[in-house]
Amino acid sequence: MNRIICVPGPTASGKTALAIALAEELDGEVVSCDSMQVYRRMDIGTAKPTPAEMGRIRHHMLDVADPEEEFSVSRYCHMAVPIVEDILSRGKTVIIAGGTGLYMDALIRGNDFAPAPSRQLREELEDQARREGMEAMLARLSQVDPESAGRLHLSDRKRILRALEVYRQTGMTITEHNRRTQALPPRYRPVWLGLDFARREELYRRVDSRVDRMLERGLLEEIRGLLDSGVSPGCTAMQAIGYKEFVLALQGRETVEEAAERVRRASRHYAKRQLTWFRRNSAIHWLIRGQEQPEEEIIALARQVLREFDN
RNA sequence: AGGGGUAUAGCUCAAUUGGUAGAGCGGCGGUCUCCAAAACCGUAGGCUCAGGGUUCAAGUCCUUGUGCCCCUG
Repeated sequence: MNRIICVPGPTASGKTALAIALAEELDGEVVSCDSMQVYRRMDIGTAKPTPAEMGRIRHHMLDVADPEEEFSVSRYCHMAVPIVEDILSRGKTVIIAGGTGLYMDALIRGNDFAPAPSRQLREELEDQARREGMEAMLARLSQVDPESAGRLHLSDRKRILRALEVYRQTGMTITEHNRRTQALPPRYRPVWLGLDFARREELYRRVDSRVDRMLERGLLEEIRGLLDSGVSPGCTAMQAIGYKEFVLALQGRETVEEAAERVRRASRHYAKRQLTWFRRNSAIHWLIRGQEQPEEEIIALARQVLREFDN
């Protein structure tokens, strides 16, 4: 019997409810896999499980960083792996649920990360890029790592600089680094239960209406509280969808309704990107939701897939 | 009611002196190995409001109708 279940899916697809239901049935604990739910005091906008839900089932990897802290997939894995191991050692089921595909894949595959980026080196590269332009940076990369240089688009500044950074820091090209990581045996072999919708409009409808629900629950007050306590609007956590837009509204630079519309749109785009990420994972068993389909039916579907898997 | 303006992609708008239409946004698809709720890439959409006319040629000019906007009363 498999003791690890991954529940990937786009935002607002019902991952939290499914994860909790499975945890209750299988004597499990939930490990959140979400790059924004790790931040404390960002509850409403990141759609964390409610206190009631957390009271029923033990949750991990929520509220493990302050909004001003740097967080990363590497930190996520360093923290989450011991938690997963601990749950397994207690004979329980691990339910890894969330929408951050990069984090989920890294946790399952067991990525070996290059050293954390050093501040000085990154600033040096940024500076150089500003002075010499990206063509020069890409040319520099193609001298040491023609493969990744050929793959990257000139406008993909972030990845070009990261590739140079990894080379300068480790003496190994990012291509070689990735090759070695991919050669590692996977860390876990979970059952993958993905959530998606038969019709895209249904997903978008749920995304849109959830934004309104967040406002009703006090998202603006939550954001004001963060700002009042000194959290900088520029930090990574505050770039989360639903935060960066409403910060502008609170500053009076646009209306709440304008901001809400941008949040809805950004969330729809995000949901699409999440699906694109997960769709290439052929191990996922997709649970396809119909229109207004009750949670119980999805849970029943999940139960069925798990039963087939155990046989 | 009179005068003026406008009508082009799902939306907001472009298109030199008439030479059979472009962009942004949205839609759809994809990439992704340490800011990933990020960053980046690729595509499909148009009887140019309707009818008539001028012209080799009309989104562009003339005319009628219709919708919308503004001004006057």
